[in-house]
Amino acid sequence: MNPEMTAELKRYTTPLDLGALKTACANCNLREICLPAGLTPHEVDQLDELVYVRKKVKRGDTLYRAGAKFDALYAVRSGFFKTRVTMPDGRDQVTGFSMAGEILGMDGISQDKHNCDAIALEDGEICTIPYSHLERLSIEVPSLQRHFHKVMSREIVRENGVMMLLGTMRADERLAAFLLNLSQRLNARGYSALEFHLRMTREEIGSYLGMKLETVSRLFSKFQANGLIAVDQKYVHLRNIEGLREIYAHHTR
Amino acid sequence: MNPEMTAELKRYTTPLDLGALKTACANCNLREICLPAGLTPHEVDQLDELVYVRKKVKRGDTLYRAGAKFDALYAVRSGFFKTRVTMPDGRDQVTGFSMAGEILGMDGISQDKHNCDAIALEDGEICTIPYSHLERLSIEVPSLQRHFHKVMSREIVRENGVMMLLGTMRADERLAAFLLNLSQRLNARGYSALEFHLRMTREEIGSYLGMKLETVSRLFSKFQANGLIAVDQKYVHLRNIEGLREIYAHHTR
DNA sequence: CGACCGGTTGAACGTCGTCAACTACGGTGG
DNA sequence: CCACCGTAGTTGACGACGTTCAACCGGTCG
Repeated sequence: MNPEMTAELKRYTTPLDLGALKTACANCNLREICLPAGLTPHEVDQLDELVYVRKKVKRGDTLYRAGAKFDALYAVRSGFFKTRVTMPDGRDQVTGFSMAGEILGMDGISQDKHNCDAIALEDGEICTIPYSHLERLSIEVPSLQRHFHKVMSREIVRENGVMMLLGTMRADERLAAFLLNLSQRLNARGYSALEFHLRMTREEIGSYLGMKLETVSRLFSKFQANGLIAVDQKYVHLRNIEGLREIYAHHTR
Repeated sequence: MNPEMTAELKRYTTPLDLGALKTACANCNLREICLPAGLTPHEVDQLDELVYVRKKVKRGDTLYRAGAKFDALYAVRSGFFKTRVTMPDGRDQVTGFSMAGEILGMDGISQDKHNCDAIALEDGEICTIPYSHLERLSIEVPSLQRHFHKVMSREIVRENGVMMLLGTMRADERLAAFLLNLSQRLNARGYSALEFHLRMTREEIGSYLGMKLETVSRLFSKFQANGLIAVDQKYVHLRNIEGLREIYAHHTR
């Protein structure tokens, strides 16, 4: 964790000052997908204690690094993040991309230190959720506990899906699955399901999908040639969602 | 979930009868690695409320299936399990192998239904942990809550490792990593780190590692030819752990 | 005993990685 | 403003690694 962040954490976690800087969850437009989902209005009020502190991040900023002490989770308010793990020999693997409403940092709980790096791929804002507060409040608000368990479990399920992707699917199936997943998540956030700008490079896509950037590039071209998508650098337009689904699910071999 | 199991759950979860059938966690020799690890003796006593119910399973039995209603976690007391996810088109992926002291079923929390199948690869015993009890007791025993979070987080970290494996490593590196991981986990449970019997088939290893059974078989032969291991069907003897570590970590290319 | 399942091994093939050249884009500084 | 550089992306040729298909072996169970 970088120095400013630790400082900021300290500043806002101990004596509960202020109201201006605090992001009242009750008013947050991400309530449905972020941590407090499923709470009654009364319970959401109690969340003020959780001291969600908003913080701006710039493209390239690191939320936390593997090995850094774990003391907080991060809820993405806006922006786009990647998480990645690195092997001793330097090879690394992107383990996920996160967007608004998703929670980062749960890997750190097990060992009190983070297991991966979380890096912003564009400017954005995050809410810092000190883990000790979450623990305390979970005891008082059972539905928060339940919801947090669901969030962690969802991450486990998501990773199961990625294992399936990496373990049994071919390169074109992986990329189709990736595009469909992005499309669905963007759509759930009110963006177009058919047109969007990729926030990550071909290399990052490749790392996530277990293939080389050249293969990603070639597949984009192939999909375009087949009329499935239109691509121009980071801009993507899904022209034939059903066709992509067929590649993903069926793949006539 | 199969019918008998649901019946058994119902039988033991509602009125807390008996002491004979209940597996007192306080006396369980897995205390260090299973759920209650990190609790004070007093707190462990409270765990009686959790109603860990022991149940025997036979090779081939299914603990739960994808889609089945989720209502309990399972702690492995003995035996060996695999979990797997299945795609609509029938292809499947082994997502993990579980042994004594490990917890199964956390994938079910997110949607109140299981996301994968859990299947016994040998006879064993499991403790059923009704999730509702765990939720209730977590509120009364903060260190149980904390420990459960750690268990879930550890699963996330483990899956990160598998993603690294599948995404960036070559077949021989994967198999070396797999053998070293097995060795280390068996050793932590008091078994030999150097000699063991595989409980799974070549196909299951291959599915887990994202390769075909023939490749697994060929690599076993190659490792044997290089003096790294001795294999005879399911029996494995690690002859040169350092050599395996070099393949796994360094891989002079 | 025969059938079946799990495992091993060989040969041919194909997908994807490697290496390399080239293009496009964006930011910086003269 | 344009020239320049570095980074990101595209495309081709070639080769390696792992898959596919197939034959064969050994143990186990009906």
